[in-house]
Amino acid sequence: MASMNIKDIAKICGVGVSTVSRALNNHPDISPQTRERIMQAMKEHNYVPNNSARNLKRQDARTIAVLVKGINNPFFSSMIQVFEEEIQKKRYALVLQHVDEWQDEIDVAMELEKEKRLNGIVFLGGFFSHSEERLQKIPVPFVLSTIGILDQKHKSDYASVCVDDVAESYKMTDYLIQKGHQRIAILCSSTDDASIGALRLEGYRMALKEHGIPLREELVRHMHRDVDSYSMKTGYEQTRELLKEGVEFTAIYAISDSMAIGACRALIDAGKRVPEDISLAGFDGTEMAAYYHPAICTVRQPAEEMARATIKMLFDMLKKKSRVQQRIFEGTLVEGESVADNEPNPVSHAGMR
Amino acid sequence: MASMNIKDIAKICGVGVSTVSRALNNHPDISPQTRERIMQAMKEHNYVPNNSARNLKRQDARTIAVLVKGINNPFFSSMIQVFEEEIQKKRYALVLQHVDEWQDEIDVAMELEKEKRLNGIVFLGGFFSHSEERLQKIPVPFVLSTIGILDQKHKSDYASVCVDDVAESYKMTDYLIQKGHQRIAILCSSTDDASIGALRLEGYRMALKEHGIPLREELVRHMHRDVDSYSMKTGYEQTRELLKEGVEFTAIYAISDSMAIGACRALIDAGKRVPEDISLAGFDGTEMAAYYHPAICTVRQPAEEMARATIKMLFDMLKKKSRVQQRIFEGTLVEGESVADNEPNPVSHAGMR
DNA sequence: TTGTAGGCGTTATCAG
DNA sequence: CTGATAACGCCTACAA
Repeated sequence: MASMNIKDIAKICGVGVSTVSRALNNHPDISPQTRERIMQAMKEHNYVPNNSARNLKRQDARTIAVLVKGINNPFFSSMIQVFEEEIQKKRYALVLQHVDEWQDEIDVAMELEKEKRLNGIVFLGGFFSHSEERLQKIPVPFVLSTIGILDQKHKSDYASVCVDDVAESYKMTDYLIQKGHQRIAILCSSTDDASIGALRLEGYRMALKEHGIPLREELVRHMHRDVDSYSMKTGYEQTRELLKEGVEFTAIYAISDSMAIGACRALIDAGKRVPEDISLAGFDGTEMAAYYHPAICTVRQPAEEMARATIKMLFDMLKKKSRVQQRIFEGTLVEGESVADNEPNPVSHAGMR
Repeated sequence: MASMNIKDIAKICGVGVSTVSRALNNHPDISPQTRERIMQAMKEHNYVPNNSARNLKRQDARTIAVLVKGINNPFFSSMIQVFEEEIQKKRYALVLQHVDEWQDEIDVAMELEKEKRLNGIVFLGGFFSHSEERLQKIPVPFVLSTIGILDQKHKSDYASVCVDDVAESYKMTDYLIQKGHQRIAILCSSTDDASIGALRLEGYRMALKEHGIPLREELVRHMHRDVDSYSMKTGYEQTRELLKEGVEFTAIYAISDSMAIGACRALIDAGKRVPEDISLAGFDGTEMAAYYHPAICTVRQPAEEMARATIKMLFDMLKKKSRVQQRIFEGTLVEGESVADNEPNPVSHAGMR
């Protein structure tokens, strides 16, 4: 007896298959006794319904999918936690799908939608552009969460939740400049990144410009394309190169906390102290940044709130309560312990107040 | 035109459905021209085959599932990476399924097996006991990877890959004792844990006993049951309590690197220096431990090798080349920077060399 | 090389 | 309240 199916259970209980189906799905029109009897039989013969068959037939699976690009990104963990809670609260099922760096998330979404009869989709992270008309093809509501959108003119076509990466990155760079730093190295993503990486770099550029500090190309470190992006290792290697090339700088700004930690280790290994010799800043506001020693100065994205807003927005769309909209959250600069004042010249009044 | 199906494509191309199916699955007996024509039509009408229907019909999906308990555990990340590579190398598909802390992984496995017609399963982490006869019910080969098995007598019933958690934990505790520490606090899992947590605690106990050091209950800190297990936060709070209660100790041994980092932060916040005032050790050998400052002393599990062995074992079982077997890997003690010699008495010659 | 028909396990729509 | 029966989309004999 390899594997029970609904017919077997029906036979065992001496009822029709539809009655079993009703018991399975808590349909109202079934007598409590038969219901109980059937459930009992299922337990005994440890029957497990076949989801493929269910999905094939069902109209509405009450399921929403979350597609995560970058499984290791610790920033997403806290958001996923909230997704689970919120979706469960609505009595929907959640299917969490990891998307590899090289995979096309839209392809994955299309396939999954067919397979699982999804009601909605959350895209978390990723989205390296060229997706315009393909996004239109997605037949269910979706929200882009924590995804940088470079293309400003089509931005309002999609529902999205994020921080203003340019503005937040500006904020951080500005802070470092206020602290007296002029030569700030930035560790960023690969040159072909058209997502948050590019936006954060842009914020850096703007802040420098605003303060009349010339942009030095040798201080802008792009990650190699093949490397595990936004990782500690990446930050480590970028910083090693920086040091090896003898580039002068008083601060490093990494566009993720993980990279910042990698950078910190590279500095320590090279005999530098943080922040006494070199100041260091990250981005995201992950738990790790706070636990690190020294605690990493970072821009905290309100991950939980953003996750909650993402789900709310998605369900508003499901219920037709709203069209696509954008929600932009404000980040918080967390000073940490990794940034010190720098005195560019004796006239500076840094640290006076 | 909501959604194309195989019939639509067949009609469009003026062929039968089976021809389309053959094109889809690279069957040999189909003329290259028709094949090309059909593929073309699929692209144009962006047809995506329905996986539910496929799985329902198919016998063998060439798919293996990896069920991961504890999404945030950074130790698993590197293993998962290897799983992906190795499984792809065998030209199988991988479905990665996250299992919540409170979920029963066997239930999930049973359901998934029916849904996806799995060829094999990897259980990664978890397994809090009472699963004897339920494991037998799983109708496909499976391997328990990095799962502590308390029940020694039935251990050889299952295929498994892991380190000897008791021995490795002994090794670490012994190392700390060699370094002159006598009062070693251990941060471990909840009291009802019957998996790796219990095994690592046992190793600690044995080492103390061996050295004639009495076990002090106040130095054994169990995590609260509801808390996010093995996390930095847990380690932080356990250490805070330890400090608040004024328990005396010269070293802390946390049974995971994350907890060790949490502990470190708690010590620093309390004005202690690591390792000058308090020594600190973790377990797992994650990337984070190496990048932390000070680098955490830990037992490195050979994650990549273990992952590779897991897949090899599973495929050997698939191919009927072997029955269930156990493979035990050796951990490596990584000294890091977080442990210092302790001088229990003036006669000690610690630091002499 | 290609088309037709039956069935995978469920759910939904009808009659009773 | 319950039971037959027709789909759901695809694969696969088998027939042509």
